[in-house]
Amino acid sequence: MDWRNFPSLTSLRAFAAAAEHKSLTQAARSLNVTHSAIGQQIKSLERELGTRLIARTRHGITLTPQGEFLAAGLLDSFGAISTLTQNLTRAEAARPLLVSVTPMFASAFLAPRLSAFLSENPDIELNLDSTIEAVDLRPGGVDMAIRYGTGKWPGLDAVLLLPGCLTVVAARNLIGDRKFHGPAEILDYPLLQEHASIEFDTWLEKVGIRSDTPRNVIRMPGNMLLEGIRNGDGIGATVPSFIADELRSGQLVALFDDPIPDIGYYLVTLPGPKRPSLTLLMNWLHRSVSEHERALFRWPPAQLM
Amino acid sequence: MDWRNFPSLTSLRAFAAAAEHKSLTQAARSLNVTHSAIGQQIKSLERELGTRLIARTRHGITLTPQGEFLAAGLLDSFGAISTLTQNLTRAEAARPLLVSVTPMFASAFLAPRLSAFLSENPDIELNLDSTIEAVDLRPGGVDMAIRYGTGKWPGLDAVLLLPGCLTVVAARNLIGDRKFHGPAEILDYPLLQEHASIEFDTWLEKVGIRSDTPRNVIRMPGNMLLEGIRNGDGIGATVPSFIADELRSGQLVALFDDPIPDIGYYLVTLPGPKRPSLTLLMNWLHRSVSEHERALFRWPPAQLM
DNA sequence: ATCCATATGTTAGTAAATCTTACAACAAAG
DNA sequence: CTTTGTTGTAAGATTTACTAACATATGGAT
Repeated sequence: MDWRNFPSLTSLRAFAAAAEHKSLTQAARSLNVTHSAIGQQIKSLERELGTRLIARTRHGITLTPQGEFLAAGLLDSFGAISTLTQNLTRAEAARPLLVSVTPMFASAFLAPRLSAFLSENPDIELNLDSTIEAVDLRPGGVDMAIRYGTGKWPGLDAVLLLPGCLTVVAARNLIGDRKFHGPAEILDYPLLQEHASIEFDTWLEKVGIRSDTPRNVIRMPGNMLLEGIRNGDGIGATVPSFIADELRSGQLVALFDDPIPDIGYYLVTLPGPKRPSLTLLMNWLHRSVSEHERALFRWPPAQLM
Repeated sequence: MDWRNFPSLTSLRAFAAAAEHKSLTQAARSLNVTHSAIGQQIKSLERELGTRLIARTRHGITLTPQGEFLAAGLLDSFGAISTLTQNLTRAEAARPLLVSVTPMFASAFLAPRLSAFLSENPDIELNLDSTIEAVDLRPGGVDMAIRYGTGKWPGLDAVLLLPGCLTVVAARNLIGDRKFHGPAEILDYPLLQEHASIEFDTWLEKVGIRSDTPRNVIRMPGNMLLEGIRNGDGIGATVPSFIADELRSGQLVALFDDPIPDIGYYLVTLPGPKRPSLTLLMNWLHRSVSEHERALFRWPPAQLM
């Protein structure tokens, strides 16, 4: 397309509006400007095209044949653009929110609270995806993701939602009264680990346990991991927030943790504008987390052993 | 149409160009701006519509589904506008020049010279209208008119083309050696007057001859008037420029004239832009007149009797 | 007739949108 | 591993678009 020889689009729009209303004043009103602006734009368009488009009578205006020709086409085209953009924004508003959440966060935090959000906002369609880390945070894909990490993902906006370092936990009925004197001792028990997750392995290596040390690892989906830990199926790692009640009651015991600066669950989005429904969801999430944290504060969390 | 909720047209154009080229840089080139301008416009459009339209990769860009949707429609509509304006300007260039000329000017001045203009500009179609003063100088109608007067026509642009006051002339072979001592004496001869013209009458009344004074008026089309005067069919009134040769040779005699400030033949146009072919014609007319006047200057015109 | 409400026209000055400049970061190609 | 080509960003300049205020003309109402 030859974009260089385009007449000023503002002038074209002003003329189209004037032609539609057969009046500069009304066109000005419909464009939220003064009649003077319209008059000047049309004059400049006439200069640009080299032909008169309107005959200025003292009461409204009439179009010249050239003006009629131009106006008919312009109203068509501008109309098409108008419905086009309206359709786009309407479709965007109606499109379900695509949210990717780690399985553990989904089951431990979201599942018990989500129905509240959905009943508060019955017109929002939510499409939850809780496969592990297979997120597609490219424009036009997922609207938002909740990920565990330190918040440093290049090209993405991340705000800390729920801070907390990975903590090694065991059920009291699994370990009895045993006192642990070093990380190596946990290998005496089965290790519960999420499918495709390596964070536990990384930690074991970090605290000096060689990767070829024999261990009994039981892998399961993240949404079942907490249940497994509670049941005493083995020793697992999770974020204290998710098991605050059990730690307080003594049903679960925190053995070790792995403090990393800024670690926690982050709310990750693409930079750029957000749909209103997304903003609602994000605000609701933040509110939910702070309520949750206020609740924890009333009963300070259990100490590490 | 709802003009208020229109996204910025500049942004839409920038995005359409970017979508067309799949590159900000090339879009910028094709719009004669910098890549920065395109990037900012698209960002502002994304903000306005509340959705991402492009994914910025390091080598060109890709469109999101929303972007594809918008781009397809926009390219259509902008394309329609582009061909629309091109068709308009092309049709304007091709449309014949509509020129309205007084019959006398047409026959006395234009007819002998017009072929030169037409052969110099073979691509210009000229549509001469020489009915008397029934001109339609409204936009979209006649491009230009040549009128006799003082140049004061409200709402029209008038530039003096050929100055000259109305002069009463007779053929030598009509009046013989008779000397005239007052305007009343011309009533002894037939008066040649253009159809629908009242200027002669106005002058007679002005010089004190009552309108009920008996007279012998012969009316004829303006293009035949000069010929009638030359033939000695009667006394007529015309502009000296048209009969300079005959006055010099003595074939015609100037009896009286009617000096009025600014009187003459004017080139009258609508205010506003002019088509190139019209500008050509106007310039040619001015040149032709000055050549004609230079010729007169070499042989100073005859004195009034 | 005269006044009023309503049009458009014009100009100068202001506000806002738009663009450029100058930089940075990064990827693919040579 | 530099070079070239791409996008991103911020600040400032420039251009564009608009407003304000007044002028002029028309048609209808008083």
